[in-house]
Amino acid sequence: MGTTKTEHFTDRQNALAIMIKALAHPARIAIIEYLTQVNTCICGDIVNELPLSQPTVSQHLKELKSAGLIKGSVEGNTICYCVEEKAIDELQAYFETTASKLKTRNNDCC
Amino acid sequence: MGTTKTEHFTDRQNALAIMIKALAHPARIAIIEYLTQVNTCICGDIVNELPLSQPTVSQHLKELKSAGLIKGSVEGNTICYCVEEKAIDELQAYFETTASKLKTRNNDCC
DNA sequence: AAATTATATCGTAATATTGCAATATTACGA
DNA sequence: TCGTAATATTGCAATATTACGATATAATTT
Repeated sequence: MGTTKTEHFTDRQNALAIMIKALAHPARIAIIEYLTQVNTCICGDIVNELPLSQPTVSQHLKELKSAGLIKGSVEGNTICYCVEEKAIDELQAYFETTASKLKTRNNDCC
Repeated sequence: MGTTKTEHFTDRQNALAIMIKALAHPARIAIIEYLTQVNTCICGDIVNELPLSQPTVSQHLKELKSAGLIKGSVEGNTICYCVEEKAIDELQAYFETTASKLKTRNNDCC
């Protein structure tokens, strides 16, 4: 074990889990927040913003990228990163839908 | 290692990571979706809704509860579970803020 | 009281994640 | 071309997660 049994869940649930998992680490949240805050693409310099070693940051960036939360394009010597807006929009829509369903709840026994 | 270096990140980032991590598994997404869909508190019967063994479901419920995403109260023989609406609202607000910051982005070089 | 039902906990095997040192790669500038 | 800067990859140790069988607990029914 240690492996998630994805075959029993819907594609949608698995896809959401992949995106959400990519954000399930403070370093990766910090990366997204930094990229969002500077409000532009960052060519280089992400490593210096984070209190982790360069290989570790590189690995976190890779995970965010493979989950589709950021994109990075080679810009000469450096790599230009930015948030994949569509992915954040999708998460936003998901939580909005969920929150809104809960608002019309019949019952509140807990 | 294997341990997240939480001490370097803000309390807010760590708190978000804990909530998001609790959802970073298709089974736990399925649990939240089920509790949301039935639109009421469920006393028992969550195990039968999921394709996992009873101990595994119990463990997932424990994680969701300790992250504050669901609450459960003992109801005689069974336990009554429902979504903690405030937690979902918080996630919704976070992604909405992030998405909205991205909308006013200056630059789109990637 | 004994059997049943619902849920939790323990123990453990398999696998995944985190983090970093060392090293590789790639592009630039002197 | 050589050195340097930026980033990726490899390899590994430490720890965490996932899943479940076995067992425990606690309320309910018979």
